[in-house]
Amino acid sequence: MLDLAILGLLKEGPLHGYEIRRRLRAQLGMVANVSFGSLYPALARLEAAGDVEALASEDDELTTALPSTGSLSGERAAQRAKRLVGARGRRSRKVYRVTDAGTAHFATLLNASSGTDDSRSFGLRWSFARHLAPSSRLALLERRRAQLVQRLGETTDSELLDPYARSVVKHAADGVASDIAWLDDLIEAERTSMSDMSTSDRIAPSASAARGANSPADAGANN
Amino acid sequence: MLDLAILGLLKEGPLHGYEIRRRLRAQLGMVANVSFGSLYPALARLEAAGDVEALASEDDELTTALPSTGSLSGERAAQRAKRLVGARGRRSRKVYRVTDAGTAHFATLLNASSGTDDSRSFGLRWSFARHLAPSSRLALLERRRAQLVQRLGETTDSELLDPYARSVVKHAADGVASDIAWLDDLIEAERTSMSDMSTSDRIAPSASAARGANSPADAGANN
DNA sequence: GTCATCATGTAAGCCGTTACATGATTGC
DNA sequence: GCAATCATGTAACGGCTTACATGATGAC
Repeated sequence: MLDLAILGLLKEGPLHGYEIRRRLRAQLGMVANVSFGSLYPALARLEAAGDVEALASEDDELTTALPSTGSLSGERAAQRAKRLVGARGRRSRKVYRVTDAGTAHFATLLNASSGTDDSRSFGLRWSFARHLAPSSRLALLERRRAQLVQRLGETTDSELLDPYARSVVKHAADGVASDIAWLDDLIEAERTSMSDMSTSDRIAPSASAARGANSPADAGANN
Repeated sequence: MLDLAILGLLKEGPLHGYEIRRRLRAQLGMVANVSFGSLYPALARLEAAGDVEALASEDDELTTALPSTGSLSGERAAQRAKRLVGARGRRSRKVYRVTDAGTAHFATLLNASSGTDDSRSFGLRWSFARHLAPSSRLALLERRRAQLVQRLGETTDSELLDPYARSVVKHAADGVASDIAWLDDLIEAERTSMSDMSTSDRIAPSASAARGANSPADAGANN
């Protein structure tokens, strides 16, 4: 879970721990939240396992990595700009980069058919779905959909419950239904995009060339 | 969390561990799920703390407690009926009952203004809301609402994210917005019910006399 | 010189899980 | 007798949190 998030973020460029957490909260705050007390040990573990490696203060990497950090107040933006010009220092600041082994590990984590596919886990996976092959994306969506349908089915439409409990169960069920509808949309979009790819050969680059680096579907296709 | 669920269920009548789990999964499966490995230690802990006590095989309690267990296939229903007639045995089957101390503990847990008010925790609390005083119910709803609003506010409308990540964030935000709308409905309903109580004195018993036992608002009013 | 922010880490603990061990009862 | 279900428990571990310790740097 955490490893997936870290490796996924690092695939977009080298970062240090503090910045990783900042981005996780700012960008994926809905789906991934993490404290320093778990982040730093995780980074150390990943480094020991050879999935990431620390750069030797090549700090240009970092400055290029955060050109538009988005919503800062004018005061804080000026502060940050000044720091970027002056650069250096700021304690040790270990900047990490993903290794080849880390890339492989990321792929494994990402399309693992594995156990605990709760909503957090799925959300995180899907937010890195661009690294999956189209067929794997579809498989992920349909696996998740099947789970939610099962969850809905297991709900005994509880008459004998008091109004408060019933309202909770009802709302939760509605949420699951809404999730299923969302997944249906995503599934249809994926199907469409796949058939587009096969019919109109190598025209329409808008979907595949979304970003500069990171060629799509680099995580290999299982299923 | 677990204690709250256990005590809440036991307030409706004595139960043994296996049955507690069965009910949690069947009735509150959306909001509370628990394994034996955590349930039994929790019961032992609660017993040691004096919050619950074990009945001395007064098994009539249990038979009266499950008259309509709901969706069983005909075969299984017959099986169950036969067992209820034959009764007894079935290994030790420790049946627990809530003590006065347990009731107090339950109240504390229920309207604790305490920290981790995630969606699971709130859902569980609200499903026992009938045990809260109206003012506490309202406070709980509004506390939760404020949290969700804050969560929504912290979401940086992430343009620079790729479409997959963006769709996750978007859907999560929609879910939060939906939760807020739900809370608004509940808040309005509570307000209405409170003003009804104050204006039309002691007429309209439909809301207050929902169930036989368990007088409402037995958990005391903080705030 | 002191405070806020950036930055990294460690230690203790909470809350839950899976996996395992045991045993009674009933159906076939 | 054998398997399934009911029933209770223990042990080991996982993943994350809070709280704490440390230290550099820039703003005022």
